[in-house]
Amino acid sequence: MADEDKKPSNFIRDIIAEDLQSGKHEAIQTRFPPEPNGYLHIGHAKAITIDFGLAREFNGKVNLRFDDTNPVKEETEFVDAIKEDIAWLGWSWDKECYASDYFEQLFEWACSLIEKGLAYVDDQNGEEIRLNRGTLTEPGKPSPFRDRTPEENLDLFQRMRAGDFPDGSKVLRAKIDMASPNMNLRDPVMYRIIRQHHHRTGDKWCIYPTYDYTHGQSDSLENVTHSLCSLEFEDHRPLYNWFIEKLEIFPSRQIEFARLNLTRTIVTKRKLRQLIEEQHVHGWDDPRMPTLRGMRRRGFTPESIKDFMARVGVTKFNSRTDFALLEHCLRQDLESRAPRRMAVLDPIKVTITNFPEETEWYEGPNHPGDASFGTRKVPLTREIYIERDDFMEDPPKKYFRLAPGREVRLRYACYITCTKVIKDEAGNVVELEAEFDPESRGGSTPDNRKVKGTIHWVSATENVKFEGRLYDHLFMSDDPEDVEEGHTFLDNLNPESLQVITAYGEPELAQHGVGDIVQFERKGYYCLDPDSTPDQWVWNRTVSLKDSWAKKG
RNA sequence: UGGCCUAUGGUGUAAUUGGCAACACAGCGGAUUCUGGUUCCGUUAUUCCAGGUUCAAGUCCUGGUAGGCCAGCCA
Repeated sequence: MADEDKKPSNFIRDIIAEDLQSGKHEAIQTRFPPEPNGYLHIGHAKAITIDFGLAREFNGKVNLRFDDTNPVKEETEFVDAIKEDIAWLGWSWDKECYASDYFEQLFEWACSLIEKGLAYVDDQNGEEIRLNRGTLTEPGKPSPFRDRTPEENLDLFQRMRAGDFPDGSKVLRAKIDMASPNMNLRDPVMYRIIRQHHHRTGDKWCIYPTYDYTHGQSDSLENVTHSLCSLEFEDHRPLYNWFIEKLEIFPSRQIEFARLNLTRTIVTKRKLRQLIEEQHVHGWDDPRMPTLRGMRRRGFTPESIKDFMARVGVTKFNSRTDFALLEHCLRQDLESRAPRRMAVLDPIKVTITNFPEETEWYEGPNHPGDASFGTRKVPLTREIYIERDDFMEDPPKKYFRLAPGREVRLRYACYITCTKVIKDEAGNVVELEAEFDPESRGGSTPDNRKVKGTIHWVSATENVKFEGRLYDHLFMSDDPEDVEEGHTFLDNLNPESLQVITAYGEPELAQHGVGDIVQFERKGYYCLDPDSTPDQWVWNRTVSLKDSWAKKG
């Protein structure tokens, strides 16, 4: 492809290209290693794009590996949800793997480490281990059990597996360096005793390996050449390499990159859960959530997310990307693929006093720039709805919508001129009257006179009434988690992140199915929500159109 | 007063590896338009600081400064 070489470089791509060119690897293998304890979010999408994207770009392979080493947090439900979300993004994996498939191998390797005097069983409890680990500035103290013989350790470790000891009473630790400035090297725990049903291994095990003792070896077993992860694992890399070296197994290479941060967005699992539990949102797939399920329901497309990730790039710098970039990618994608429809979200009735009693049908293109979308017919009747803010009784200079005595075009239909403003007792404009020019049917007149404004409209009698859910950012500040003393991220919640309205759309709207995305002309992109029922349509606002008029006002 | 990592317009990134700092988003201005959308054109603004090496430094060296991560039997 032509734009293949336009792809901006990043340091990981460079490393891979170099490794391939130098012959270090004939082909590359990556992996995406989620822990099945929650739903995927936009942050995961970055990792997915990198892991799958790079593998595909270099004709390599990518495994989906579930990092299921902690049975207390993991569930099959999440395994399925994760697979579904990755597939939705449009990626397919070469092998589906589970760290738990390697438990036996990992156990054997642990025994070999014990035999080499590189691991020992520690009887200290969690509290003691923590206390003796030292601090960032002080070295740790060796465990009193650190110098047990390999024979004793092996026996103890086997009995740990056999279930001879209660939960938490013993751990297996790597024997490295209690004085290391890198805390991860101060004899990290390799195994802990946990009597808990595992989603795949059932009750076969009562000891479970830790992430550090599992991840690198899993990579190695799968011949992962480039193990890409986020920055917080930088400090773990020496340990990752240590296990691989001591075990003398295939040397996978861990490379870290910065995770994605977005303005007005949080992805912290605990806080997302809190939002649900305290009912600030309606669930993991609430369209305001940064979860892939939420974004899908909102109307985000996989293409827009991938495009976004390509533009965000890959670095080791902790940055925060403007949400507007994601919205730009979304709009750009939707612009070319969403059929156009008309819907009035905040209606005011207009009676076209000289309009005939019979309905007139006008034809409009489904896409202004792509004839392959075809056309559809829209009914115009004597009474219509227009957008409340498309009328102003006393308009400013540059306002070119409807006003008393002012003429506008009803999109796809004809010209109308406002002839009367009807108000209630409080002086609010409640209804309008207008006259249409019969000559203007079709959208233009023989005299070719210009009308400044074109507005959208919906018949007041022949329409589809629906519920509109107008979504906005869940948070008002760029970094919702950056709060002053005494405040929490909840204080940054946008009270208007969801506005529910009753709206009216053209009849064609009834032809759409759940998940369809259309553009309500002059308003925004909308996605048909799964909550829709035969007698209550629900359209979610995916993202509004850019509005350079509103900005000026 | 520990270790590791990072620093380029407002934001996110690039820079043929020492050779005219560029792209996108956002902003601003204009043209086109039956969407105040799209499209097109234009425009504002950048190498954390101080030294050093060099004909030449965003890039190399030294020293600062600022930010991120690490003291789970989480991943």
